[in-house]
Amino acid sequence: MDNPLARKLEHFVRLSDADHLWLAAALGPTRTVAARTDIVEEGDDPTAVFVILDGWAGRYRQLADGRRQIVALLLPGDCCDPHVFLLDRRDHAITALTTVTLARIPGPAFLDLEARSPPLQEAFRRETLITAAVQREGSVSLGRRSAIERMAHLFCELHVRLATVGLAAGNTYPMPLTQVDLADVLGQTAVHTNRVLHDLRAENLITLERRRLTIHDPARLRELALFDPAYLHLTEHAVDR
Amino acid sequence: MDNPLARKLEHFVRLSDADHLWLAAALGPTRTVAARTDIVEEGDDPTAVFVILDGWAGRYRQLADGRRQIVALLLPGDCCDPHVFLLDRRDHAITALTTVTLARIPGPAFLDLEARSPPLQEAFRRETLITAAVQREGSVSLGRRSAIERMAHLFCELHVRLATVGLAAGNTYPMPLTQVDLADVLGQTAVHTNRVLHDLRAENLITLERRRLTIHDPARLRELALFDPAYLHLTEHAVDR
DNA sequence: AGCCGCCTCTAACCTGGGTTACCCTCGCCC
DNA sequence: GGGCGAGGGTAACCCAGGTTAGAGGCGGCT
Repeated sequence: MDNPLARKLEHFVRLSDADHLWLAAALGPTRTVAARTDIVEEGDDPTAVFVILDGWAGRYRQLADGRRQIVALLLPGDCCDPHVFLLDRRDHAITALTTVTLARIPGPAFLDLEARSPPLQEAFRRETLITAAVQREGSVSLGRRSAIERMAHLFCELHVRLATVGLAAGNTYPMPLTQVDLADVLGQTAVHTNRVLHDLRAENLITLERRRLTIHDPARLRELALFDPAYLHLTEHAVDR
Repeated sequence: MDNPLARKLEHFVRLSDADHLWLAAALGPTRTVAARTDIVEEGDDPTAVFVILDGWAGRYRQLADGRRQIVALLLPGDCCDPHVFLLDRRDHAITALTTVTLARIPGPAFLDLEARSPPLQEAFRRETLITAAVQREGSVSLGRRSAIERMAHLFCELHVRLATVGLAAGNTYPMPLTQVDLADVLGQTAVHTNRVLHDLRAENLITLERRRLTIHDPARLRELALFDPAYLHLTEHAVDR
């Protein structure tokens, strides 16, 4: 209902009132993490699931010489599965890009949830598949889109993803990333990120000020980005416009 | 026992003889797919799992203007989960890069397998997580590694992955990809792929002839690639040397 | 044998994006 | 108020990698 995870899942599968209640009940106490600090600590219970309730986080990996690549952005409603860390002991980290509020679903509660409600199970399965699809689309961007297409694509994707959790107001949404963060998502330097931002503004496609992004011409931005929202697999609303 | 999937899973978890038998029994009849044709057809049973027994395949996505990015390489022992296609109806495809032999585990048989054997369940879970880690590392390469580092990294990764299914002989292994395919994996042009290949040879790091790659100086290649095999999460052998 | 198509390899040229080195603004702290 | 640090914005220069255009090699087909 008022939590972004429920909102998102509702886009995949129709959930009953009972599902909403169970889901809300499964969420443990919330925790707040300051910007620029890592979220999942070593030794966290790997069977629990973290849910971002507010703020943006990033999954990233840093090379030995300092180069950083943000491999995924985690927005409100996104889950991160610390059991990745069972395996991936320190092969990557998740950092809070803004102040982040998160809840935790303990492992048993999560299994119980899935066992109790087939729709919820289905919804979580879709969640997982879509996360993977977003990841693949990121590889396509990094490998085959130019800098400006890449940024345009990211802005289109964020628009859709934020809209599904009710965080976009028409064609405008919060964009709390610094240009350095953005560069680390897009696989560019911060200088070039600034240039591309300049170009998008000059084309009158967007404005970005005081941490809010406005898309002036969604159709043209999508065309430039070669953006096809199919990979996000949303059912109805929010995909168009 | 002699199938590459069993070999790979054995690296994650110790499997009993019974596990091996069950696994072998679950594999349905094999199918052969010609090079350059798509593997998963529309309308395939989405609950089944395909296992590559021989040959190389690639998960790719093609942009409207023809640019192609191969997002993952599927080697013998790798699984592909056509239930991705439940969601991702035609947002990407899997193609045989060589002639491919594959087996199919029907959905119910797969569930049965996991229910019957906790080690197998654990092994498949790891398989999934590692696949995701490989994907992330690919993004790091595309975003933050230079062309030569990227190719070196790919060659190191393939070495480890093929070794775990017994397809590398010391420092040499089959490399059936054309330079065009390689370019589509690495997010470059074929011309540049050729140049980089030239440079790696000139540095005396590798030879590649008649579809076999030999790594002459694994330590130096890894250093150049900033390759850290941690993300592949293999337990013993095959990682070092 | 001769042709054709796919693949490798190379050279010449050009450009997108990296590098370096600044300045400016704004918010925070003393 | 003044100092300081983080972030945004630019300019000048340069190089990694894209583009275009061909030249050989090799295997399969007729």
